[in-house]
Amino acid sequence: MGRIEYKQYDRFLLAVDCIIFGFDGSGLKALLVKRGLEPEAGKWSLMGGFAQQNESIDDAAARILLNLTGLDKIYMEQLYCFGDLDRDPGGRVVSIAYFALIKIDASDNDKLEEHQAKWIDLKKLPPLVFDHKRMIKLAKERLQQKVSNHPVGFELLPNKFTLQQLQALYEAIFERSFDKRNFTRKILSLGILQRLDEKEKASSKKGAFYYVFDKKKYKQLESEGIQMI
Amino acid sequence: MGRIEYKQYDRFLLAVDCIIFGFDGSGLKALLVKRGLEPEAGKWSLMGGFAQQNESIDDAAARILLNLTGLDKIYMEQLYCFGDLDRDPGGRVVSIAYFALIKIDASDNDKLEEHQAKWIDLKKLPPLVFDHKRMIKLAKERLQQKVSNHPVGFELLPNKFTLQQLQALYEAIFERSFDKRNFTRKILSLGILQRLDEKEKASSKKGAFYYVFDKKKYKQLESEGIQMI
DNA sequence: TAGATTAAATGTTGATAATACACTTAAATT
DNA sequence: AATTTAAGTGTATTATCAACATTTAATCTA
Repeated sequence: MGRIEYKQYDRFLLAVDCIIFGFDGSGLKALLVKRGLEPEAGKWSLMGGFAQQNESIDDAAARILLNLTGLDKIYMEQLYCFGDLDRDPGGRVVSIAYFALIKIDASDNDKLEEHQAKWIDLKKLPPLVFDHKRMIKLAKERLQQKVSNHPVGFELLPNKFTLQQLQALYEAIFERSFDKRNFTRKILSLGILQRLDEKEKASSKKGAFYYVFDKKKYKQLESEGIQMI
Repeated sequence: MGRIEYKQYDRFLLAVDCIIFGFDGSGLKALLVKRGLEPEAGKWSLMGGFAQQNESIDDAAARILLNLTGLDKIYMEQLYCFGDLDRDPGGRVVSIAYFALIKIDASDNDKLEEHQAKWIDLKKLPPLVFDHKRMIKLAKERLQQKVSNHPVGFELLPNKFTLQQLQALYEAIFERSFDKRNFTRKILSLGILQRLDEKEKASSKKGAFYYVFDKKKYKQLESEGIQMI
């Protein structure tokens, strides 16, 4: 056997682009960078890079995310492969997009500055290079679908969070409001949240209980499928 | 500008593999071929091929499907990009999988024979090359998701079909049975089926009415989203 | 320390959708 | 005319979703 076949076929540059989502309590944000490479250097862009022969595509995505944020073991999912002929004016590049969910204040600020990266509200996106706006749009739709059936929203929140923070997150993701009573009832009925004896006191006198996500309980439900919203 | 950048990065072979679904009235089938290329030549495989520089990835998928079946303008959707290091023992090949839905008796039989292609029931899959079984598994899950929210199941049926054929299709896709009364009521309530004045008489004395899918009515509903099942 | 303030926490009702379940009907065959 | 075959159809129950406002805990202040 061995790697001797396929000599005569065309070869492609493979880019990996990352849609990195974060949540700051109000709006849903994407982490964007100033592109460092010609063409279009200096313009707003998703964080990306070229895949290498010695790594899987998943590993390339993880490498690129680590490179920007200093984070590993992050929730990441392949989104789509963009393969139009003219999507990159710099050459024929097929791009595989991934989306990641991170806690917005967890990343390494020095690294962010290195890449001139900024968290930008999805509702206020600047012009972006290539087809990156389309990628973000698709990623947001996929995120909506995902959080409907899987409790991945927790990846965007601090380890302990209040029900109002959770609701604000869902409202940001779906760009609609939810009834507080119905939302609370539904989320708690899943049995995957654990209430702590500790309260968040900054934003009210009464204080709101913190909750944590109970991974054990979720694992039990995961196989059956779960209806979050 | 121009295509002068990116010289120093690694380049990849890009394969496109097609999961082609069909339905023969009982089981859900996939169209498999005997692989023509080393390594693993002669083994069962999805239909695939290498992408070319002068075509988009979508076009490559359409070309490969046309090449096998003689069909174009087929329902096709990108499934996933498989990029593990060792997925193909013949070399580093990244594969972009597409799934297609076709009417099982519409394809060109000469072409099928050329590729030694066969429709094989998903429940009786033979060993397949590389990661093709995983691809089919993922495609089936995606198909289930898809037909839940979009009336693409019609792509797998003849232009006119009975309610029982439609139900049998859904039962094959979901590997479960549905209550005939509930199923009929739900499907008809969507208002996207038109009953013809013609009956299918082969399988019963009373005969079952033929229906056609009403694309106009569906277009109206499409934006709102539609709950098929 | 009593009253005011702030946001958190909580229940009920009506509407809609999902499920479970079995008999009647149309048309051909004998 | 009686039989056969699968098609076609209705209802009652349960579960889920959606709409809606008051009470409570804790702090602040006069």
